[in-house]
Amino acid sequence: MEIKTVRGMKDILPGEVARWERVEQSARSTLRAYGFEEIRTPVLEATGLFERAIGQATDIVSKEMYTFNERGGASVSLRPEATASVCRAYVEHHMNSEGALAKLYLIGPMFRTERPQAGRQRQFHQISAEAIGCAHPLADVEMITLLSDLLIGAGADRFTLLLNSVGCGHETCRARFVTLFTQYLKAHLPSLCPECRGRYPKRVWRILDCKKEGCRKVTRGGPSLAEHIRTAACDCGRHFETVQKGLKASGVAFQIEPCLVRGLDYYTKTAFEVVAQGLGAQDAVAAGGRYDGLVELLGGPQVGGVGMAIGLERLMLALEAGGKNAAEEAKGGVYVALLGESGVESALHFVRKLREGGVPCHMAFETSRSLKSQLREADRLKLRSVVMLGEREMERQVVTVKDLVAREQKELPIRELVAYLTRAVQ
RNA sequence: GUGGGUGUAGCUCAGCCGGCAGAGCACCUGACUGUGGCUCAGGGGGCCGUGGGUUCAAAUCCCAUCACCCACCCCA
Repeated sequence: MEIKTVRGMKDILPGEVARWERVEQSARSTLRAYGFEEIRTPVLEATGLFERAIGQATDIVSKEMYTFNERGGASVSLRPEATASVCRAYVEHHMNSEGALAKLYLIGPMFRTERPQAGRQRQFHQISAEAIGCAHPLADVEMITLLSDLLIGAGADRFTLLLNSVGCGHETCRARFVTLFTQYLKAHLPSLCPECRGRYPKRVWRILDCKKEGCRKVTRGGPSLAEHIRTAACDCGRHFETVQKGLKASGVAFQIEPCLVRGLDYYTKTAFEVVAQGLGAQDAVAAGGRYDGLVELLGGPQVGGVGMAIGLERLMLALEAGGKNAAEEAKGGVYVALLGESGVESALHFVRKLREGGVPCHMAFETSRSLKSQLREADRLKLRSVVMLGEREMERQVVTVKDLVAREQKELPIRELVAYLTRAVQ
């Protein structure tokens, strides 16, 4: 029986890697421009980290993590997202003592045991950025602007930025809303969909973003989250105002989505999500928000933080849907065709020299193959030049160099070959 | 976890009222001795997802199972 990739895992094949590299390179340069530095944390963390940070009641922690026991018995999990790990590292390495806001980014795989579907895999990749150590709304503005520039830099254009505030735990803010909302829903439970009725006792406010018309009708008639945040005694209302003004000043388009709610418990105040067109059901390409309180929860200082993550597979899908698949560039490079054994040693020598000079080289190993098939292979590899080396050439210490594009060929002394081809590439 | 769809050549798929396993693309070889793309001719390649059942006979009908896809859910 053939062994295949594990369910939900996917190979990224050579033909696609070029696109991944382009996106990653563009992202790194944008992140550098915003003053972010890369951090690489382990893929494996203590299970308790995610239970505490993301929340035990969330779907991610309660049923989507790859969790197992180490030999000693300690429970560990593959990370389902990046923020918890980065905050853990921030605390563990006392990054707050460096004074400045810690601006960190991480590119890597995340793991969730969900049922795979379009735009959803069990191992997927994110670019995530975190600004830890500051509660100021302009940090939110910078984070969202960064996100927008990352997407534009990757070549995405048809996307929509949804923005909301989810308030904070202050008694006059989200906490009060949740209490009132719960009371209100109690009377309307029969009108809700079965899923929402299931959500009712534990995660009431996820009912807010249910897409079913019946549920929306009910929630519209209830207390307003936005209104509570606006009038709360904490600074959530002003914070949200400043974020919106800052985004306008930065020239970042957004759309207020009053029902936007995040699935991770640590979010406070600003929450945002980017949806792209043409992606099917899993259309959220990026998302993020503020998480004041998370660092403290992990045993660190009382500092604010804000972050976001881009789903790379989904971004690739969005680029494809937008026809942004740049045609693969014509390769340069040289194919060394051998006619008989006599030229092998000479070929080995100059192939090494060519590669030293940065010229991509392919060499035929099977000298018994017909020249025809060797040329066909060179053509298929989209190489520019073919160096032919056989008895005839060896006798006179020359090589035949054929230009596949110009369809011309000429003879050169072997000594001049490396210099000639190195020049041709530049 | 729930529902629907699909599993046949390397790829995309046809064949499915049971009767010898097919096409296009790709690959290999050849068309005056050592010259690519185009054309033409030939060729290799299949446990018809897996296991069971019905039948003289199963890719085809029935049951089970697995995988993939899509949607719900969830989320990036």
